[in-house]
Amino acid sequence: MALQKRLDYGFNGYQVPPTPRAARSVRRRCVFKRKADDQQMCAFDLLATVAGKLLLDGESPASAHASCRKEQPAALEDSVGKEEKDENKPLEEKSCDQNCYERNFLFTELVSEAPKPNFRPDELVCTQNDVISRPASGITTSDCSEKVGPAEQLVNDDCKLRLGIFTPSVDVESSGFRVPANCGSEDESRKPIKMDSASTRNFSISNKASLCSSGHSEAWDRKPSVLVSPVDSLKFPFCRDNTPCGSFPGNQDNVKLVNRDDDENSSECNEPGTRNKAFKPQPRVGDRRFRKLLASKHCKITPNVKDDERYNADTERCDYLNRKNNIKRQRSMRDYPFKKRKLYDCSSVSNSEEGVSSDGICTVPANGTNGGGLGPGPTLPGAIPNPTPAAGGNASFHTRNSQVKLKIKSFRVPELYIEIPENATVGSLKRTVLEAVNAVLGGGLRVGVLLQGKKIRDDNKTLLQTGISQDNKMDTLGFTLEPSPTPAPIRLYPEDRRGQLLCDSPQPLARYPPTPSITQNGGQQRNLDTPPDLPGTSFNNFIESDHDSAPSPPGMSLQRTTSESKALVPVPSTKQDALAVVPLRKSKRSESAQRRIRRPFTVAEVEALVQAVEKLGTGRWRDVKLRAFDSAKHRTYVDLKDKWKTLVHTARISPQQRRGEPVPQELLDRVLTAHAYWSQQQAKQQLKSQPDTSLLL
DNA sequence: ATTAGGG
DNA sequence: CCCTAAT
Repeated sequence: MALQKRLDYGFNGYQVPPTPRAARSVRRRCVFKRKADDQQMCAFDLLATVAGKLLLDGESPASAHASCRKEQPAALEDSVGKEEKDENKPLEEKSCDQNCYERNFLFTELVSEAPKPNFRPDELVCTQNDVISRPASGITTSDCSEKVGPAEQLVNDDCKLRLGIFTPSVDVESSGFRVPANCGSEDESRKPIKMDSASTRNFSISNKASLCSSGHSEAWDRKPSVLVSPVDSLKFPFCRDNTPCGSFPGNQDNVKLVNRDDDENSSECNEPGTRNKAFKPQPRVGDRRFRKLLASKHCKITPNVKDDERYNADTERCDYLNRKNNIKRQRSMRDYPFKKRKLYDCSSVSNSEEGVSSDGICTVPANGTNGGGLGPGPTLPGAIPNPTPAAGGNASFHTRNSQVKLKIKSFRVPELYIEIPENATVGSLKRTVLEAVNAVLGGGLRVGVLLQGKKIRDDNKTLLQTGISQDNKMDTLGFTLEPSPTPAPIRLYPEDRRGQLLCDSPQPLARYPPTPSITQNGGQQRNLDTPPDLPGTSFNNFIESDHDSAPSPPGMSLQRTTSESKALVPVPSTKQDALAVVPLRKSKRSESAQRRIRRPFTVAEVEALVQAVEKLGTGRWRDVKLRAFDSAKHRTYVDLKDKWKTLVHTARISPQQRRGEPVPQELLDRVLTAHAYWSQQQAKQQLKSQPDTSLLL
């Protein structure tokens, strides 16, 4: 038997750092658990949910905090820690790295870029000293030393959108994905998970179950799908195709009914064929790619630069660096989906003569008017619906109108699930995470703008018209990352059969929700052909509403390729997380069909099974299936047969030897009784036919 | 497609 | 749960 130990990683609401630190962030903010059960299935599913999240001033990045507190098991540390220390040592220099919240990002380069606002020759020293030391990158961290503030500040600043009226230019600053400093505490992050074993054990399962939920909800599915996670409970529920499901019934009760579907039926989530090459992450484009991009982009030119001297000085350096990295950059560009490249091109308008490779590389402080330790950053010309963009040249960014200056401090990635073999390398882990992020970010994102909770759909409106530029509304402006209208990217996904577009965020599941007894009506009077009704919306219904024009739940749907009429962003939600769910390709093994997710039988299921077998006997598993598990798509008759087998075994061993959720002894007794009875029946049958055969012989 | 059984 | 052989 092949032992397949795997690691399940769950990420909640972490923010992707701007650099190859994606992998590290995994370690930092993930809740992950290790399954000791050698039967554990592996799914290298990766759910990456990206939220374009711009919290308003004063809004507490609570979820980010919480997610950061998630601790990781020592297991990962064991396998990862070493390399982490070596390879990422620089990254642990928080003073120069993590705390560089002031580093700004072009929105279009969220994945890879950590441009440096102030690039000066003297910063080379810093580059070398600071442990980041990416030789060619030219990343400087001058502002690090000067702007490293208290972690609290950083966190508080996190996810904020700073908006103000500026004269010189439109300047959208995005510091990109990053990790709140106080969350990144190695000490803290390395703490082992403290979830109790039961809860831990259920974690991945429940998540997956819920993530790939389907319509048929079975009452007896409740129990195993237990997840207690205060953080998760804050999550906006999402279903397949990134479509936010809204609150599930009973949400408030902390009892989640997990809609489960068999993997095969959850086509949206799992269908292997539909998501494929188009979105296949490039092999061997690990964090290296990040570095390349870092190298190529580190120097941003802010069109509205006023300091010409400085600009020129920087330009020289940039020329060199640009040349040096031009090839790499171009190559990297190929790796980026069209959508992303398009954005690249947009941002390079200001420097068309240099083409994509330059795209405004040298970053010059935008007038240094960023307040409160929020450093200057690169501009993002195309990001603001400025109706009057002049053509070409830096001049294009100078308008006479009042300029709205925005700073997008980060976009949040609320959910990211990874399941990776235990023996996978850290590098592969990094790649996986990177791929997930790239898949999301590069897979055709677009930006949504929210103002006072309402999505602004009209791209032609001016900021003035929409009121964005009004001070009194600055607190209500938000951006979201949305899946591109183009269908391809996210839906297409590699050979992961289970793919598990882990489609919704893990619901807060009560650990031991009341398990409705299937035999509550008294033994076999219960019509097992009628599956227990599940309160709430069936997934089928949901699917339908997801496909037709019926009012869809708030949030985005990757299936929509069409109009914007479909709310792609959970606008009504206070927490305006726009999630993009992306499954990640698994390692090589993903070529072959993936092992199904393990879904332990609940007591209720066992009861149903026992009851059916009592009536039908063993050997009629198809009938058992139809009778008691007809609606449980994920339970095949083989599963039922297997379960019965294990039940018999369980019933025969001592309670101490039993694992998993304890099955009531009463049920086990019935198992033995039924098994004995039907074995006897079989024997009788054989005895009946035996004489004939012996006679024939 | 089912059933049975080993892994 | 997976895989396979045998129905």
